[in-house]
Amino acid sequence: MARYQVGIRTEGRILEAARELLGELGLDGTTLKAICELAGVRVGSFYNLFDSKETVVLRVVAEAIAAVDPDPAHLGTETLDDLVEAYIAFFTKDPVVARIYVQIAVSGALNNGELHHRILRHHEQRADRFRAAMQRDNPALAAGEASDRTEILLATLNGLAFRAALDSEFEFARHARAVTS
Amino acid sequence: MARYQVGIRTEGRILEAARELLGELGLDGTTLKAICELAGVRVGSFYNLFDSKETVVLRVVAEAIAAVDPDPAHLGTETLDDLVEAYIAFFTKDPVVARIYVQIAVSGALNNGELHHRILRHHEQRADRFRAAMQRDNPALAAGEASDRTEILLATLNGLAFRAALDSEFEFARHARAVTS
DNA sequence: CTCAAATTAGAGTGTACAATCAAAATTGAA
DNA sequence: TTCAATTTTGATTGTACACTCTAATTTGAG
Repeated sequence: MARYQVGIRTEGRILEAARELLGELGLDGTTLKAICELAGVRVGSFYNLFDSKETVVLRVVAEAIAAVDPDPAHLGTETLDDLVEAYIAFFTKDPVVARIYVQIAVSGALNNGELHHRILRHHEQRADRFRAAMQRDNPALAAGEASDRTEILLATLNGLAFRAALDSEFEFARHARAVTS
Repeated sequence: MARYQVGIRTEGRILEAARELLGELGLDGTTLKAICELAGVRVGSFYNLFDSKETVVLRVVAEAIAAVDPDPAHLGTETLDDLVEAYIAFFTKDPVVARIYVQIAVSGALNNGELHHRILRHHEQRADRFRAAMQRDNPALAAGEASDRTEILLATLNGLAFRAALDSEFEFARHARAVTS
């Protein structure tokens, strides 16, 4: 299990290559072969470090989401606005990766049970943070009501993101901010 | 171009087979071979009637959408509630086909220019109908304001549908109706 | 320096899939 | 009945792809 430095560096190059290609060509356009070529690695080396193409894609997406987290340490101090802005940042900074997230969620959910659970859990964790922030902002809010409002807020944000994926001219950020005010 | 009866019947059988398999197995699970087998047709016959697999899938989705249209004749009498209920009906009646629509929209948009335009146009047409109904309900509403509200309403509905695709337990209809009231 | 463990190479496997094509069969209008 | 147009057949093609396997090489702890 003790990693060698060279292996860790190779892993980094593969992740970097995957990040670049996914952001440029999307999920379907990014082949394993292309990732390996850009990373300067043979296919066998890839599979020594990653279980599958899916693994590396999920890593890239997860890191993109983590990169805009307003409260990485989970101190519980974030406001609802912080969370909404983080959401906007994720979809604005790298729309192609954001679309890949949606793509995986939609197509993977029926076919791949394990992936389905990961994505559902991710949604629930995000919903929990939104709900908690909402109740910090407004302590009088009943739990069920906060829960319902959270689902609707998240649905609207997801829907706006979907809309922005369809048309790059769409003013995603303006509409998203309009929802919370 | 004059069609023979037998060809029209074959086309019907292929569409029926595609509808059944897509609703049961989803987009990826439905192969051309399986469609042909269920329809009792050889692959060559399929390609005599349809240009591609994509063509038949889009036909199935389009017909599912048309089936719940509250105003198929375009009389312009539908209310906003009618439209929302039609949206709910589409996603409730055949969730797998509904998910396929989302799947095509998300994955097809970047890769396939023609498909992208079709989906964007479909969204815009729907948005127009929502906006018109909204202004019939409330004639005092300014055009820009109605436009913005429409985008947000549609985004919320799309997001809720996406959420429902992730978790079949999710009370899609209840949340959707809560948005308009 | 040694050597077991980690890493790399790269040819090879499998395979599921959409789509093509030319020839045979059938349809149905006139 | 005729026959051109339509439909059917099914073997075939192409091919893009993720992933495997074994042997050679490199690493770095002791």
